[in-house]
Parts: sequence; C-alpha cells; structure tokens
Amino acid sequence: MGIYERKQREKEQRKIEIINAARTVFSNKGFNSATMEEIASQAELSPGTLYLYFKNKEELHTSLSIEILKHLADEIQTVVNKNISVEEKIESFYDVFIDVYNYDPNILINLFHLQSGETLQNLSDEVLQQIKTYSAMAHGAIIDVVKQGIEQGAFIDEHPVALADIIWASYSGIVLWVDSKRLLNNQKDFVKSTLKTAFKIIGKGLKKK
Amino acid sequence: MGIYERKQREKEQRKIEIINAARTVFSNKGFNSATMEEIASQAELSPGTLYLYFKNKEELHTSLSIEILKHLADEIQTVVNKNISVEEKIESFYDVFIDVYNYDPNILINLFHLQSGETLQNLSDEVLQQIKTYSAMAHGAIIDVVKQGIEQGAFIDEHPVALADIIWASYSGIVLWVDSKRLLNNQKDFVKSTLKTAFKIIGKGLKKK
Amino acid sequence: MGIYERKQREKEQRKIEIINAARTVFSNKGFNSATMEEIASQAELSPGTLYLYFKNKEELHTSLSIEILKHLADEIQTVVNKNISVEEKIESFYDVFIDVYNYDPNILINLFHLQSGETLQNLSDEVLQQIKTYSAMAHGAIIDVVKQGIEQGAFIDEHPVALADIIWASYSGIVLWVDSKRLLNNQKDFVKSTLKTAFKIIGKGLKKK
Amino acid sequence: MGIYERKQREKEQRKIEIINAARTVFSNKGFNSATMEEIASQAELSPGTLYLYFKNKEELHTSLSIEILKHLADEIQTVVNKNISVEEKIESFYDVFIDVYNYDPNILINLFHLQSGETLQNLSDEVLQQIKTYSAMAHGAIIDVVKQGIEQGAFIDEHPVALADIIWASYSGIVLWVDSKRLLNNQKDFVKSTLKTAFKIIGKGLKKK
DNA sequence: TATGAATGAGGTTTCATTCAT
DNA sequence: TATGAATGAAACCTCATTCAT
Repeated sequence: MGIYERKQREKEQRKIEIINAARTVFSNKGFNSATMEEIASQAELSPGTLYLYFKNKEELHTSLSIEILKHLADEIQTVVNKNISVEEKIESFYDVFIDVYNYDPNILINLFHLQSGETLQNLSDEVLQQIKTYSAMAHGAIIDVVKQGIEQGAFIDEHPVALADIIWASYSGIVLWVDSKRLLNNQKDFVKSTLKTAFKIIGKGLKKK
Repeated sequence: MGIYERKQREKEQRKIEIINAARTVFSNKGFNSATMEEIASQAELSPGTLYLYFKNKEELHTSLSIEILKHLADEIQTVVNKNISVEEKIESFYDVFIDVYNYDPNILINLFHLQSGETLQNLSDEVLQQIKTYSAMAHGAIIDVVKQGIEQGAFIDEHPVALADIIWASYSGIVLWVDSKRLLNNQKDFVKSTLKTAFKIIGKGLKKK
Repeated sequence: MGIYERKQREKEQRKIEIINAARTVFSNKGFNSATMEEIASQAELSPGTLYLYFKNKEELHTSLSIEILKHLADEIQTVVNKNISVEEKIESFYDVFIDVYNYDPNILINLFHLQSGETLQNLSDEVLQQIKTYSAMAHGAIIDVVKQGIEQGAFIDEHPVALADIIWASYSGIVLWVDSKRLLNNQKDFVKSTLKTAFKIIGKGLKKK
Repeated sequence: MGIYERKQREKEQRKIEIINAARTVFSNKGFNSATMEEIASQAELSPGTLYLYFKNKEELHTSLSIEILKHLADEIQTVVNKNISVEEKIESFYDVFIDVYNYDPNILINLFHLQSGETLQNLSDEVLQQIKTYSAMAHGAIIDVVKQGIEQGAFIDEHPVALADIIWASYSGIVLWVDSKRLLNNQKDFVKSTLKTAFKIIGKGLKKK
C-alpha cells in the first residue's frame, strides 16, 4: 500500500470517527440544538477540523443519512439476492428494518429531517447525488421484489413503485410514530411488535388471493 | 353581542391571522429558517405583537399542528359516527386523510417536526396537554373502529392499538415519503394514488379471511 | 370643597396608590426587573394609566425616593424642634432612621439607586428640584443641630456639613451593608443593633471632650 | 516559558483588557445603559468574544467588583500586619480606602450595585463564592484589628463584627453620598476630607476612655 | 493537517411607551 | 380619565464558520 493510499485510508477513518460523534450528538440533541463544538468535542477534535472533512453542519448531518441509506441499500440487496420466495423476501425486509432500528433508533429522525424540504437547499450537488443514488438503490431493490411477485402472479397487480413506497413509508412512519408516542406518553417501546404486525398485514394485503 | 364578546372574538380572529401567516412562512422556509419578523410582517403586525398571543416561536409553530390535529380528530369522529360497516369506515379514513393533505400538504411536516423530540421541552404544559388530547382523540376514534371490526369478527385478532398505529403511521409515512420523492426528483405528486393503494392493501390485510 | 379641589384630591390619592404599588414591586424586583405592567397590575390599573400620572418609569421610581425624603425631612425637623439637648437630638435621629427602616427596608436601595448617576439624566427638572429641596431640608436639619452643638461648645469644631454628612452617610451605608450581608450569607438582620452602636460611637466621637 | 504558559498568560491578559474596557463603559453609563457591544468596541473586540471570557453581562460586571474587593482585602491585610498600634491601624485604613477611591471612584457604585439584591441570581456559584471569600477577607482583617483593640483594652467593649461593620459601611456610605452630592449639586469633591473627619470621629468614638 | 480563538451576523425576546377607543 | 392592544427599538447572546499559527 503506497503512502497516498494510506493517507486516503486515514482520512476515511477520521471521517467515520466524526460521523460517529455527530450521530451521538444529533441523536441526543436534534439538528438545531446540536453544536459543531459539541460534535468536535465528542470526536476529540477541534471545531475547525470538522470543516476540513465536511463543508458545513448541514452536510455533516446529511452524511449520517447517506451512511445509513448505503447500509440499508446493501442489506436489502442481500435479501433480494437470496434464493427464497418473494413472500419470504418481503418478510425478510422486516429483519433488515429492525436491524437498522436497533443500530440507531434515531437514525430515521435524521432521514426525515433530510426530507423536510428545509434542508435540501444547502446541500452540494455531490451529496445530493449520493442521496438520490443510494435512495434509488434501496428502493429499487424493493421494487424488484415486488415486480417479481407480480410477474409470478403472487402479488396484486398494482404499480410496483407504489407498492414499494407503501412498504418503505409505512416502515418509516411506524418508527417515527411509535417512537413519538413513547416520548410523549412515557410508554414502552412498541416499535418492533407494531412493525411485525404491519408486515403481516401488508404482506397479506399484497397477496393476490 | 356585548363589548366583551366582541373583544374576545377580535382576539380570536387576530390569533387566527397570526396562525395563517405562520403557516405560510413555516411552509416556505421550515421551522429554523422562518423568522418571527417575517411572520409578523406577513401578518402585517409588529414582532412584539406575536408574543402577546404566543409564548414563543416554538409554541406558535406547535399551534399549527394543534389546529390540524383538532380538525383531524373531528373528521375522524364524524366517520366513526356514520352508519356504515367497519370496512367502509376504514375506507372513509382515506378521504379524511386526503382532505387534510389537500388543506395543507406541509402541515404534516409540522406534525413530524413536533414529534422529533427536539421540540417537546419548550412547550407550555397547556399546549402539551392539547396535543396529547387531540392526538388521543383522533387515534382513539380509529382504535374504536378497529375494535368494532374485531368484535364483529371482520378484522384479524390483533392488538387494536397496534392496528390503529399502523393505519395512522402508514398514512403519515406515505405523505412524508412521497412528498420528499417529489421534491428530490421533481416527480409528480403521487401521494393520493399511493395512499389509495395503501388503504386497499391495509384494508385487505385487516380482513379476517 | 369645590369640584376642582375634589378632583385634585382624587388625583393626589390615585398617585399615592400608584406609588404604593410601585414600592411593592420595586422592592421585590429591583428597578430593572420591575415592569410597568406589573406595577399597573398591582395598582389594579392599566399600564397606560400610569403615564397619566408619571412621565416615565424613572420618574415613578424617583417619586418613591422623594416621598421618603419628604418623610425623613419632616421627622428630622420634628426632632430639631424639640426642647432637648443637642446630644439628645443626635440620639433621637437614631429613632427616626430606624422608623424609616421599619417603614420599608428597601427604601434605601431606592435612594441609592437614585444616586447612582445612571439615573440622574432622565429626570425632569421639576423632579430634580424636588429631590434637591427635600434632600437639603433633611440634611439641613441635621446640620442645624450640629451647628448648635458646636456653638454650645458641646461638639468638636469641624465643618458642620461634613459632620452631618458623616451621620447621614454612615446610616445609609450601614443599612445597605448589613442588609447585603444578610442576603449574601443568610444572616440575621443586624441593622438595628449595628446602627445603635454606630450612633453611640459617632455620638461619642462628636463630643468635644 | 512554554507555549501553554504563554497562551495562559495571553488569555489572562485579554481578560484584563476586557475588564478595563468594561470599567470604562460601566463607569460612564451605569450597568443598564452600558451595552455589551459598546464594551466590545471599547476593548477592540467583537461582542461574541466577550462571551468567551465571561458568562454574561452580569458576570462581567461583577468581576469589576471582585477585582477591587481582592485589592482591598490585600491592602487591608498589609495594614493589619504592620507593627503599629491598633489606633494607628484604624487610622491607616483611611489611607487604604482613599487609595481605592483614587483608583476608581466609580468602583464603589459597582460594589453597591452588586449588593442590591437584584443581581445575586444570575451569578455563577464560582463568582458568588469569590465575592464571599474576598469580602470576608477584607472584613475579617478589620475585625481582627478591632478585636486586638478590645483585648488590649484600647477600644470599647462592643461586638467586634458590629464595629467593623460600622467602619466599613460608613466608608462606603460616605463615598456614595458625597459623590452623589457632587453630581447633584455640582459641588467639589469632598469625599476625602469628609472621610478624614469620619475616621477621626469614629476613631475617637472607639476609644475606651 | 490540526488548532481554537475570534468573529459578527442575525435571531428571539422584552417592555417602556403610545394612542385609538 | 382610563384602557390595553399594539408597537418597535434595541439588547443580549449564540454559534457556524474562518484563519493565523
């Protein structure tokens, strides 16, 4: 490995450290209350250093979403490649989503923050492109499964994109909603059980007969 | 009408004007980029006046959500009271949700902002209570319908709250998700059609047989 | 009593009510933290009304000092007019001061606020004149006694104004200082006993032999 | 000198610069009329920088008092340690007080502002502790001298704390009072001569016989 | 590359004061 | 005379970002 490569790798490593610190702080404080100084302190770096790796606060925050989107896309693709029935694949999506939820329950808040319109302006084209790419990958994989199901006559004959949207959006919505109920009313965490039921219902609703 | 009543009504009217101005600005700019000064200017009032009617920026923003929550709760209750089958009631929820979406597509972003945890601190107890109340009302009405369905043997025998959560959260998630796709990819607005399909699927998934 | 006179008297009465309300609020909150709205509310009036009786907040605050200055001047003059020895008169000042302190311990803070330079600008000439007048009266009476003492050969032969200053200022300083010690360290209120000792010492120090 | 030490020293130096700027502005305008922006401008810094060194306006203002309290405590202690009689020590206090007065006549206004109750809330515990400490040191030294005097049979047998209070408070009161007379009536500055007489009187009043 | 002190724009909020009723 | 809703200036303070070292 040459010197250039090592440098690149160190740089990549440092970037990951910053992202991890940012995740912690953003998760606890939310986007606005989190300060760059606190993130820097969490990463055991100085504020100025963050700007060597990320254009601004917005972009640092966005990279959290990108990271998880990338992860989601990978996991979903793995499910798609498995040699199992489409019904089983749809069911397996549940495991993927729960996996992400376990990884960081607050991650979805980040994803939604990203989607709140307020944010889309300040992003650089490069970052925006990444989001679109990974988003399309994750979503595309779901669409593929749905398409297979329709072709095989297993699923109802609706627009595959719409069906994939429903799967995806229901998942997101449930996580956010159940989580907010937990916060507002000090309830237990029912995300997993609710999500399980949702997949059962949607899975059943998808079936042709 | 006495002088006191007229004053009260003017005051209520003024509050509505401010809320309308706030909706416009928050919708365009998002919570953080919106400034109190801009809202005041939009309402043709001075900044200080806003604070006669709302404790702070947070609470003004929250009142948008309360307003729509109240509306939602009312509409859902109307559906519940109708003399139709539970299946038809579930279907009718679609109309309610679409109705709200048409009223102001950005309003849901507000609701989700509210639920992002970042916000809950600065709210006065009174406002927090209102949110909980209307939220419980809307959700409670859905739960009631689900319960009826289960009792009548029409719906699958799952925890009614979980089922209601799925309906509610899927709706929210779809609106947010499809809306963000629209923004990111300059697509057409597929919220309504996607929501229609979702209700079909979920309705079917809910059925016992 | 004519209609004009009655009106005048009612006006005077209203003014006193406002001053009493102001004293309460200023005493509890200090000059800056006290708001005109709170004073109005305490006086069971509306904010606007205060401005019919007082030019501004500063002047309202100042009239507290004027009121007490007037009172002090009267009381001191009464002592001066008594048919007792100068030594007894000096001793009697102690009673006057304690009397004022009992009337409102915070009043001196007001007096000192008045003297803090920060305030003197915004006062109307009329008010400023009043302060000077009553201040001169109260102080002048003390000076007179001191002069008598010196003439009678009872007191040391120093500048009478300086001696009066010392009496007056020591009194003020002790009230403020002991009061602040009480606040800072949660001590008992030693103002009276300290003041008593002070008068003993100063009285003794004043004597010629 | 290492790099760390130099940085520390620069930091300390910067703090002093800010304090000096603050003294100038607070002296001219008083606490409320002084603005952070003006202080920053006087210090040739930006407003934000002030907040790197002081928590808020209140604390910056308080540090002026702390600085002078520290100085006072030191000077008084020096007098106490001198090998002179108690009577001479009491007399020497006069020099100390005049010294402080010459250093900055407005500083006492600050001290009294500090004691006006209105202020004590916003201070950090650390700052409050400092005030108590230095205040106790300065006052304690005076008490020691008075105690010595009583033990040696030179002074009257009163509570030493009360006697020290009288010395201290009379000093403060005279400075404030004479200064305000100067401001109000455009008189000459009689603080020093009045203070001299006061010490003579009090000194004489303290003597046992 | 890393630092971290300094910046300074700009936002929220308060509240003395006004004025139409 | 009394009201009290509305004003709007102005202040404090924060914090993303920069840049000399």
